[in-house]
Amino acid sequence: MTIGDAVGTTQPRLAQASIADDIGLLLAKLHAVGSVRNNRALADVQLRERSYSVLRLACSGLEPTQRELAEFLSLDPSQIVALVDELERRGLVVREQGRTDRRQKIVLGTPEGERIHAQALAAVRASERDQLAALDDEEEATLRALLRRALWH
Amino acid sequence: MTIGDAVGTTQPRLAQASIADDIGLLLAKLHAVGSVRNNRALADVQLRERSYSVLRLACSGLEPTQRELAEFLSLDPSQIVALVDELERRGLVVREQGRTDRRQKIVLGTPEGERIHAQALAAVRASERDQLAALDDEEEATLRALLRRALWH
DNA sequence: TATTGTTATACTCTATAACTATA
DNA sequence: TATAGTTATAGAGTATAACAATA
Repeated sequence: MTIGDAVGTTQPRLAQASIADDIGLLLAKLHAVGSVRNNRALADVQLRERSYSVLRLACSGLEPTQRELAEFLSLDPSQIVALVDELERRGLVVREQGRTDRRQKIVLGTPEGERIHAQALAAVRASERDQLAALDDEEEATLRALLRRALWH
Repeated sequence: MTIGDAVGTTQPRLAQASIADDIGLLLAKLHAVGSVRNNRALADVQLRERSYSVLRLACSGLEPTQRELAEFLSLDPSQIVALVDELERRGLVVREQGRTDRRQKIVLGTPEGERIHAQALAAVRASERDQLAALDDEEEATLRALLRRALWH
């Protein structure tokens, strides 16, 4: 058995516990379940949640440096190295020297990277719609807005 | 450097990317940042987020079986074994044989467990208030409700 | 035959420190 | 002196399979 098997879980007995009001636990659970869903959805394009998010930003047009990727994704810079290494090895991104600071490396999607990115994005979107099936469009937008505000106040 | 250093992060340049609308990434980031906060808050009582959540349910009065803990916390039953082992070793919980099914083990908080639990709960509450400082009471309640509905529809 | 708890193992993710090259 | 990227390593979290006791 594994987390994935709990993806379709409905109201268990313990959900009545006051613990179910712990924001931290709600986030942990929703994230855990969502990760499994996303990773499954991304398996087709041989990506995982983390490599996907790096590719996503590399293909955003914002020309992120590795440092910015680390900060934005809440990952350590050393982890970004490994993720970019893998994407680069697969020909999905390239490292370019920073325009003004030669220490920086900008991570950019290649045409092949863009192609995989488009597929991955569609898969993740479907996965999210699935996960939030219980919420209508307005509620989903509210959730998104609240999460954003909690992060970047 | 580590995730923790991003705890106080405000509006980075990349937040404008459409990626910042990915519910999955918002959850991953908020959970990552929240985990660091919670684990720091729990360090005083020598707990981590996961052992805390097991102790929390053991002290809930709901008399959960290990199987129920696994399902509710989205963890594998084999992981629950290790977490309960540690809490039991520290004298914070005990395993009792199930009332009707002798295969089951019910996890219950001891008096000492209740004491530590009360401390831990207060620490986590403070940590959450901190993390969601940008939201007012009503917004926080809305967030809580939406997360709950997304999980147990 | 199926389920609960358990043990074991491999893999992914996270934390930390030290190094290099530029600034 | 500080910062961006890199390497290395240890610890925490996750995935999977197999087993004994009980249903």
